[in-house]
Amino acid sequence: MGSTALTVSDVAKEAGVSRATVSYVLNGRRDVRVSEPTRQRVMDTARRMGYVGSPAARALRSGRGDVVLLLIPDWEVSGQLELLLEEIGRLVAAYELVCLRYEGEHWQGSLHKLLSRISCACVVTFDPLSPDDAHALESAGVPEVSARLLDHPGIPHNTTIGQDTIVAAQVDHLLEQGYTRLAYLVTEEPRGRAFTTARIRAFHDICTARGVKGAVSTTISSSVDGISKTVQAWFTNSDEPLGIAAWNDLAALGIISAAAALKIAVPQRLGVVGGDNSPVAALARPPISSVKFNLTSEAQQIAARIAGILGHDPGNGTPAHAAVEVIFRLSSAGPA
Amino acid sequence: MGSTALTVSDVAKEAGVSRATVSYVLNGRRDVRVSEPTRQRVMDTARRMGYVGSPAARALRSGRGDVVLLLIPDWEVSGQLELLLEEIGRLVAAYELVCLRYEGEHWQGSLHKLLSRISCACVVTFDPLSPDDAHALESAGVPEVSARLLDHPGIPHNTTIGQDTIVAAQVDHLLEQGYTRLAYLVTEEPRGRAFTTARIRAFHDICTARGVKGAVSTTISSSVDGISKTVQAWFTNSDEPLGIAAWNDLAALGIISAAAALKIAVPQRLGVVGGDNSPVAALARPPISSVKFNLTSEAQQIAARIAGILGHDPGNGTPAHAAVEVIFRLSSAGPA
DNA sequence: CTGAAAGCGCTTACAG
DNA sequence: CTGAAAGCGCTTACAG
Repeated sequence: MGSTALTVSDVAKEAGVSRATVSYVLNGRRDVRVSEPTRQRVMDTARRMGYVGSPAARALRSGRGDVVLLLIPDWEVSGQLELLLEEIGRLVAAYELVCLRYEGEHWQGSLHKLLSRISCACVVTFDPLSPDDAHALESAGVPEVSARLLDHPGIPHNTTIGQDTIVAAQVDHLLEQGYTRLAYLVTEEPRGRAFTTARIRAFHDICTARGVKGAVSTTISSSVDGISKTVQAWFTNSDEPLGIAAWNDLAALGIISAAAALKIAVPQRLGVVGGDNSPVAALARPPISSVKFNLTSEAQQIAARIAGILGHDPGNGTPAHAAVEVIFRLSSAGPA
Repeated sequence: MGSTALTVSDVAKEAGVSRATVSYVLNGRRDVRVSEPTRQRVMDTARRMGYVGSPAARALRSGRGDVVLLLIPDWEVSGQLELLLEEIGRLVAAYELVCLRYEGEHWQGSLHKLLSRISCACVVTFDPLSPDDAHALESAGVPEVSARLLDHPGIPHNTTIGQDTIVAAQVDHLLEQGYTRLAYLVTEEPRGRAFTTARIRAFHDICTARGVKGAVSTTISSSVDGISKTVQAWFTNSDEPLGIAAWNDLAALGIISAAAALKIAVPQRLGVVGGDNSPVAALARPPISSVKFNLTSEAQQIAARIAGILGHDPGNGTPAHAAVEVIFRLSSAGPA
């Protein structure tokens, strides 16, 4: 109260040096020679006085903010995606950058407004931008790092983990476990439609590639009733054991519940593998096999691209790790 | 490429007005008289040229940023909390503010660094700040809006939904359904320890207040095995129907799985009510009763406090709605 | 309404 | 190393 925020001038005066020196020291500019005692004195004085630099002035002068803005699409940010985002934040912190998220609601189509309110170093997108938004970004002179997890018409994904990789892991797992009849089940998810259609397409492509006959897929509302009807339908024409790849672990849970209601034995007559290795998987009965991603390497690559675009040294290349792994649990133990 | 970002001067020149006028129009200052035709011309020109104001310059000049920074503690942001945060963002947008989140990793203890990188209008906290962080905030002259969902030693929660409210809803529901023997089960959650201990305390307080004898509680690791052992123990001394309030729906799912393994009938011998009305609840078998919060009213109150602290009109008072509601499903249908 | 001007707090080239 | 200075782009009093 009463005291306005301190400026470099205040610190300079207190430490008995020039404003320039304060700026050099606080920005850790090793290309400017400042004696060690002076350096220490400035640092100590700034800390003692509780000096907090003005980000606005800094950004205005340097022509660029220090915020990496993550533009989260209208997805559900759960488990794995959350970890990815956190890891990116951790990594870019090394460059004195701060990772902030804009989430929810439709920033889409009004990126212009957003950019006029927050000065950022760059923006990270997970979907292609609308023409308006792309234009706003260019007008504002803010660079974009795109981390597309999905394939879009004419624009392939540019991350290591594609939807096809995930589905392939599910399909191969079910085949290895001995299920020869396969299905893919998607529960409607307004926020994730883009993912689900990509996965259904991938499922059929992969089944074709593996020579699996009669692979089926359905998209239904997320309720046990709906899932029951679908599962029942899949067992009317054939009694051969069925392996179902579910779009996420929640859908897999629904399948297990439906199977119990229909008295279809899991995993003997029905095998299930989930999609996102969520905590649900381990707590269901039977526990649900699921797919786990290696997000660390994904995050490293995105962070490296952020660093690169901002003129930093992106660091040495990362060993690209196996990206996708099936966590085996009872639900897909194979036909009797 | 090549073209630097436009400034107010460019727009003023193109529209044939002064820089001041551009600023007045673009900021919608109704206290300055600008003729409607001029207003329109400026707006159109700015839009056509793709002008994006510099947030840094704006913040520097006005002494305050337009970002409401949500400092998310190291919690799991799932379902309900996510909705709360989104709603806050939606509401403050009316004041030309942008809601951004800083999540994950430990900003805690280094708020100083964060504040020197992003200029914000205010900060929203969900936990009491450490002395260092509180000091940094004060030094930077950034106001704080605290939305404490939890009680802390000497610092009560200041949101409408307390942990005791949630637990009371669970307990009362189980009693109404006819369960006279009650238990509370928490699965270990490193990120949510603060919540879980608050709820256990609340559970015992409420049971005492309701005259429930022999209420028990346990905290165990999140696995079906662990939960099984606990549930089994609860049935060794008594065969009276037991109502269990679970700390979240995931724990409730584990309880149901454990009950099935132990051949304890749900809801006849064991009733379960979850804690966060997550999608899991409806997909389990039996479906799980759970607790739903009214986040809209919560968000409205937080947004009003943000508006107030920033000198805006907080809008007219909101009807404080019933905050907590039990969604009834089969898992707590009552003893046979 | 206009136009010229001040000033927010910083970084950075520049002459000593 | 210092000290004086410029200038980032904006908002806002101020005199016309």
